[in-house]
Amino acid sequence: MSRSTVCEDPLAREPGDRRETILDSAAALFARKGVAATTVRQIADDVGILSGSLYHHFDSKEAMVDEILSSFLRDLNDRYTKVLAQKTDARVRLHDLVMASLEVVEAHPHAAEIYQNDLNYLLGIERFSYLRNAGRQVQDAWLTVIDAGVAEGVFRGDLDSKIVYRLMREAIWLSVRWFKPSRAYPIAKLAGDATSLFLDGLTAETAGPPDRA
Amino acid sequence: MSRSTVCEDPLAREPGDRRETILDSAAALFARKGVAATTVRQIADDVGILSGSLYHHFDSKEAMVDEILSSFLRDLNDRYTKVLAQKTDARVRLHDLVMASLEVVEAHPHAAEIYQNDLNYLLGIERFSYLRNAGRQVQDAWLTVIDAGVAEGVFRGDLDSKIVYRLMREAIWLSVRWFKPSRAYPIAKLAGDATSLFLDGLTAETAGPPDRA
DNA sequence: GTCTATATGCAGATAGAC
DNA sequence: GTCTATCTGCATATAGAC
Repeated sequence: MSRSTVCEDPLAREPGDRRETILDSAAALFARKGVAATTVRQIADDVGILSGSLYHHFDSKEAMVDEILSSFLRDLNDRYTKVLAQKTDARVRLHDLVMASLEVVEAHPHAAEIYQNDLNYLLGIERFSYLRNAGRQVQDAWLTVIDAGVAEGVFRGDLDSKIVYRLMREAIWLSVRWFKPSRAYPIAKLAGDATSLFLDGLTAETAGPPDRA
Repeated sequence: MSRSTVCEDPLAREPGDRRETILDSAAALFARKGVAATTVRQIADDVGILSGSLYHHFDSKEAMVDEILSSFLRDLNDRYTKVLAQKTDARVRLHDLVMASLEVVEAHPHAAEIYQNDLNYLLGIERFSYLRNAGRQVQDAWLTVIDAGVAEGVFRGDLDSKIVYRLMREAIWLSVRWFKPSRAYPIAKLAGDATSLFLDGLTAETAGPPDRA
């Protein structure tokens, strides 16, 4: 539509990139201060334009939030679907679910934080009622894996699987608030450690056969 | 100061109760929609007065948030202190820390949710910079218990204790978003189940001593 | 695609009557 | 202790020039 039709310097940013630049600024601000507390002026300042100019690219502030969260949820859904398609051992699938979650969070850190912090607020806005569905799908994915594990006898059956799901998923997703992946401690290691904690527990295995600790 | 000096009908609410009523309404709204997105008019509506009248009781909206969070944090600090004073087995103390957390969350559900959701936003306001300290104290309490357990050989030493702390504490505190205690499933049971999951893991112990992995 | 200028509404907060 | 009335500022969003 309004995209330029001539080819610019190939080293310059492509057309359409401007939208992404704005969304990046907006997402960072939304994540840090909350959606309601972030003004379109702050977003414009961060980009380096005036607030009125934002409306050339987006219909409203809500529209920006919408795009940010939608792409996050699309990615999340894709990865969870792939994990569920694998019919492997429940322990492996649980680990894969943890890893997939951390990968999505790493790819969309701001969106993940917005989802964590502002979900209640957003659900009060009609436009975002679809978020309720997204939450249900996430829960279904985890419960499928947990319940399969219990059925196979691999997982304990004495705990309510919904409670187990909540405790594990929230712990993993909230890592976006404090975890910064590094060479020394990449997300794969966090996924391994978290899964190991959830599956085997914090208790030392000294007393057992040999000593694994 | 401004409290009435005569004794009213003993069945009526005591003087000073009006403040509490307002704080309750405010806390519920702050928790549900977020502090920034809640207006003083909504609070007044909920109480059944006009927004201007709120300022007879409180200096500002921030002052309300301040009182709500302060009493929550005071209670939290008290209970954590008591748990740390007990020099019992690390497993027991970890359970007690979980239980203390759930008790505070149960006693101040709205405040706990505000703290969870709006901490980033509030930390951007000078008045609330003291919240940073509160967070450090919580972390110290958990790390003390975890590290003591590792030192005693009761807990595994192969996981970073800060990571373990984050995963467990966030899972427990976030339960305020979904857990509603009932006769059938009171907080004591959640504390037990969560502690059991963290300490012993989700893996079934069907096979004997041999392969637990 | 950005700017200037501005419409419109609602936010937090205040002063003084009752 | 609440209400009436209102101040002040800033929010989102728009219209049209450049």
